[in-house]
Amino acid sequence: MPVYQIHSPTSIMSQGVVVTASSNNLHSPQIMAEEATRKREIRLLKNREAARECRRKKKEYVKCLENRVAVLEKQNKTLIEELKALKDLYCHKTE
DNA sequence: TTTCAAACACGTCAAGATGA
DNA sequence: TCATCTTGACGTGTTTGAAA
Repeated sequence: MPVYQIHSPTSIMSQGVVVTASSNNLHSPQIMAEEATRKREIRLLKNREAARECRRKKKEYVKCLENRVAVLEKQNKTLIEELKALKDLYCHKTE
């Protein structure tokens, strides 16, 4: 009979079964399948969190760009006004 | 109030980038 | 070279706002 030891999980990542089976059962098809399933679940969980973080960063980046656009548009408007004022001043001087 | 399209959020997969 | 991370693409479910 295989001897399994189930450790209480310390985190969501370490969820699963820790196997301390005797060496002739370490590579049994069932153990291998369980290990593969566990690895897949961990990978999916990590990727789920990575995708969330990636989206959060992308949203933040887009917000930064939008802020920058707003600032530059304001600057552009101010410069256009300034140029207009200078042109007016120049025209009146040459009259 | 109901219907429906558009926008949004999420989970998954796959491919490329990166570090050990 | 391998394991892990990052991110674009896709499919699916949910939310939202306008039109009937």
